[in-house]
Amino acid sequence: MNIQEFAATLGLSVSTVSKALNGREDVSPATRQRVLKAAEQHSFSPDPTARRLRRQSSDTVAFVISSPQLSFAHPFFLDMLVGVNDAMDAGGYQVIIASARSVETELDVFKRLISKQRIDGLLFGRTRRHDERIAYLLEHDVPFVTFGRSQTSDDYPYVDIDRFVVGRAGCARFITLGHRRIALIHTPEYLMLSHFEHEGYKEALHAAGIAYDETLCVEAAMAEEDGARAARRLLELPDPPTAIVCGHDFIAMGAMRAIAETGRTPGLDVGVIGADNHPFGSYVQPALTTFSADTQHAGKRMAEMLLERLSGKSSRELQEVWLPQLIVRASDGPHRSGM
Amino acid sequence: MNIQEFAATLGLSVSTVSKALNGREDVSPATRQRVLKAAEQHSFSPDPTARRLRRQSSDTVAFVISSPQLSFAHPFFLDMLVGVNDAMDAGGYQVIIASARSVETELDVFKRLISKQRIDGLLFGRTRRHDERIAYLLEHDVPFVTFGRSQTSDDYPYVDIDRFVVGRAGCARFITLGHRRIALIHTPEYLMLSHFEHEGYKEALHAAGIAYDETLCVEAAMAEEDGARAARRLLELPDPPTAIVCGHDFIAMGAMRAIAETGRTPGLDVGVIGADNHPFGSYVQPALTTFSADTQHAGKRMAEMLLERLSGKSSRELQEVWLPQLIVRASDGPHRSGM
DNA sequence: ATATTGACCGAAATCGATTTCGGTCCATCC
DNA sequence: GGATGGACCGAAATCGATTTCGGTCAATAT
Repeated sequence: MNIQEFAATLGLSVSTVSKALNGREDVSPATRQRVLKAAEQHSFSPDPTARRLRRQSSDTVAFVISSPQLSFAHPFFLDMLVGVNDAMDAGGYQVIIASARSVETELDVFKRLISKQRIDGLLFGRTRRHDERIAYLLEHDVPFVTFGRSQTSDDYPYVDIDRFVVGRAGCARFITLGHRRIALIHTPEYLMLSHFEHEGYKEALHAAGIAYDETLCVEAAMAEEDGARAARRLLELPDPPTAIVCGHDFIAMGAMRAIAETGRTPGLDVGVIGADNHPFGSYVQPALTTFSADTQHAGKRMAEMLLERLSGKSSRELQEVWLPQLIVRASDGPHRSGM
Repeated sequence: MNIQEFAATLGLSVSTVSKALNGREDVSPATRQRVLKAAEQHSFSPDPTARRLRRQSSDTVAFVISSPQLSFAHPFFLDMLVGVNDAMDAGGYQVIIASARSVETELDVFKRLISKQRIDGLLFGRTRRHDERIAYLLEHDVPFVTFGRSQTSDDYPYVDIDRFVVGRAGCARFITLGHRRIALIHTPEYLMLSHFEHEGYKEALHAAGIAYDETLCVEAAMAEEDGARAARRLLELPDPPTAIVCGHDFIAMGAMRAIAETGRTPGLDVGVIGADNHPFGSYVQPALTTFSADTQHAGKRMAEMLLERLSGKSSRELQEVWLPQLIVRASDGPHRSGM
């Protein structure tokens, strides 16, 4: 049933029906009611494709899933997606997903999305210090919202969780517990969040008057195995750390395993703090102290922001940095030869 | 740039350009090459919306995420989605996602998707013994592929992982280890997989000549807390089980916790086997014995099947039941007073 | 030399909506 | 009673493609 047939059953012209359906002027309240009611009864709704063609808008935004091989590192990613979808749905948009196999081909995915799919907006995360995706989108004037900031620009909308606080508060917690030799295993350098972790960590050391030792800072991908490897390097140092701040819970779990392998007890001989409150955290031994991250809510907020952006709001008004909360469990044990 | 302008730059008519672009007859190879090359250069591609309107196909399928609150129970769901998306993308389709907040409103989501969104096909999981979604889709002749079977019909395409084998092989494993009093915590009754778990379990008992005791079969949602609760009930029995087969790894982890709470040692005093090979499994103490489930691959296969279905292949040719493999770790310890 | 064939091209209809713009009709005012 | 205005409606253009169908032109056959 198309609008023509539908109009015919009502004895009205298509234009009147369309106007009634779209809440335009020029239709008497009585007629409008009649049309709305009939549409309900015959379960008629205008063909979205035709409407999109005429309106010249795709009513579609894309959610880009990067590096799928690491997706399990982000267990709430799906919830984030659901949050995004619900908010978009409410706004009359549909969400399509796009996946980028690797960092190299990622920009191509974006280009293809823009040029061939005609989408109205984009959502993505894992922002990088120098992020060519952001540069590209800004240049081509495509609305988007990211999960995370970037040094490439500060003139776009984002939701971010403050990793500076993770680095600083994590390190400060260990200082309070009497540690002096505190290491940092941060996420990969090219990611923006890595930068913040590093800076926050330095800040805490500085505030406590502890000299920064760059041999205590190593990088690891957000995976258990990589975390373990990085921790092993730290523990083999002549003067190994008594505490390790980790940029992600998986890194922290790997670190705990590496610590146990050397005969030391995680959370007792060597303290560990993670980040992102991965559900695993409360199952491992000792339970992992970490920082909260409401990814689910972030997704919803990102979608809302994109909606606002699409209706003309400026980027600068759409930037939020959320404060993570320390979740104290058991892995950040006191320094043994404490003060 | 639309096809009209593009055709003008080439000095050709729009129809010729369209034919060249779509690989139709009636265009000389030379002309076709010229068009293709120019399209590449000017990065012209036909507007998908207009094309869809004309072709009367949405080129869109929906992936339904049910009960998002439980999504973490399925950590590979996102990989499944990525698998689906990649296969669909290769076939020229876009994947939109839809989420159903609750079981009650789920059918409405489906109805809305069909009547208002004009999608070409659907993908979903968590099939139920009596599944009105399947009945509805069959009745309305909408192509779809599910993850899981149903008693509602057997005339539709699906990928399933054989839970009968989970129930039987899990139970049989414990029998081999000398257990005689083996319990089953199955997934919620209304889910189809629950039925198979139960039947497989019974089959193993029967084969070993052990009487079926229904007090040893309890239900639990796919969550740690529910698993713990169910296990507590079993352990409080006058003659408690010495082994528990669980329908899901989360249930198994909860069961292990409940066992430990009673002072018993999981995997020693009471054996536990899970299902679905959740990554948590190798981290918990003792490491969980479970069954494999390649959800990622399943997603890809489901998408391929939907593509085949859309191009006319019959449902009966598109039904696959995959065999899960037992992954032996430590939680299925031998019966203490074993033989 | 003419008819026939086949390759190739282009005008126009079509998909299903939205929107502009002009027209009808009734009520009101002078 | 006729002019004016406002409320309401409908014909037709439009969005950007695809596809049908008829037409042109050169090559070939007779």
